[in-house]
Amino acid sequence: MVSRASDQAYARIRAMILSGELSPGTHIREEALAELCGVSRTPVRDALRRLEAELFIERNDAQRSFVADWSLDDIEDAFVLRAMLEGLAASRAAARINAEQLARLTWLNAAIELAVTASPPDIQTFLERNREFHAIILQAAGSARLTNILSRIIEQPVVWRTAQNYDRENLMRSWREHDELLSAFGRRDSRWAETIMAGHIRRAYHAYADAHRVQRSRSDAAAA
Amino acid sequence: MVSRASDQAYARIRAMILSGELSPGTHIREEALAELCGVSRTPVRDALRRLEAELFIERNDAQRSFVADWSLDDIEDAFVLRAMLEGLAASRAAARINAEQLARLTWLNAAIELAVTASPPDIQTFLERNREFHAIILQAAGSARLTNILSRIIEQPVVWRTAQNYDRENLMRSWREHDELLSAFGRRDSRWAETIMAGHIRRAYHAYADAHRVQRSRSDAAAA
DNA sequence: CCTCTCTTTATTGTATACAAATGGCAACGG
DNA sequence: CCGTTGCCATTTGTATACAATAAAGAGAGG
Repeated sequence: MVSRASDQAYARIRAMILSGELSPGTHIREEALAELCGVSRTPVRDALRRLEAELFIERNDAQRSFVADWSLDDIEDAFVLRAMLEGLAASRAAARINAEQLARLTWLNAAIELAVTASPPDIQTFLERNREFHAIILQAAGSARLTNILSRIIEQPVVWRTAQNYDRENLMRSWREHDELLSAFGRRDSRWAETIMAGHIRRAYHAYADAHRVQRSRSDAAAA
Repeated sequence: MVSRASDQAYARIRAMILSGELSPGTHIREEALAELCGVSRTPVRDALRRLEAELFIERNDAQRSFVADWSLDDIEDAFVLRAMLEGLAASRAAARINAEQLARLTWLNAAIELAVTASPPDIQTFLERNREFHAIILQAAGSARLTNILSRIIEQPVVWRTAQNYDRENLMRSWREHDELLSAFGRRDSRWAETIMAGHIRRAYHAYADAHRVQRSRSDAAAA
């Protein structure tokens, strides 16, 4: 049985959090969401548990749910963890990747090149291909635990929004770093793959942090 | 509201998995567990979702639940992840730990020394103190994300069972490694703390793997 | 005027009934 | 004899009603 209602509620609530429609700290009431999604509280509760496990939602002592509020420190933590874990994934992938997966990665990065060199850059395509690129590496790493754990970090709201703020320079660097990863995979060089990936994620963190600072100074200026 | 029924179901099912009463691969039916716990299916479903998020339980395409079956490779993955993440935690803790936490760690390791030098060694006390020791380091690391992620790995069935197989030599080494960690914390040496912790976990892996091999060869001999 | 407590209200937890979907089995046809 | 198809039993998903608990507010006492 593919749970329609609970998946629907999950996707809907998640989208509302990602889009900012539900802002951090907002108190979440099950019944309100149930009406909003057109389902009963049961599947909504189900969705909330999943979102809680994925750190989209936090609960206080009295079991009340709130949209998780990520401090800048929390965000850096997430990136540090992601750098470590995706580095590990890349390392394992280098030793295990097969020809088909390598070909797919090569194709994907070619598509990414097209997207980032277009004018204006095609961010949407970049995001999709980039996502699949990383997913295939994770698949090639062949560790269910790693996949499970990483899925909890990769899709966090803040991480997700990062690429929205990429300028062309960052997009190009992403593409080149992917290309270097392909070289490391081709040579089955685990250490090289690991360090490239760790740096790749770390750069993404700085891209986010820079964009975040710009946004803050803008809003501070507007408030003054 | 402290959810009695769902917490109770969670604790009960988890205990059954840890004790081996529910063996890996076993198909889990919600209603059977509900009767067993004396509650309705609703809190059982809740508990199953939590256990699924913590990798105690897996679900197939048709949403059927099974007790997770950990291969030796999976187990090594878990230890590798744990070594990385607890290493990170130790590194952060070294920079942030306060006097009170350090004192508590010192006291705990003294208790551990007593437990491991007793004849016979007091495994139960060792487990409890060891658990708190690691918990305090995690707390001192001060990263909610790290805590969240690590809690999913530390309490896995296999990892939990490891210490049951420790011989006195391994228990003593655990104690000494803890002591070295205290030195690193006292000097606020992040790098040192990280490497000690990573080695500490890695040694625990080998202790497990050795015990596992012995068990397997025993059962193989019995089968022959 | 403040505070403490009791009552009221809002929100979450649990049970139960029913709907939907899956897996197995049997009967039919090739 | 094997494969396929459709039905039935089993299991999970959803809705709703009710119970339990925490938050909020009103009233009395200091």
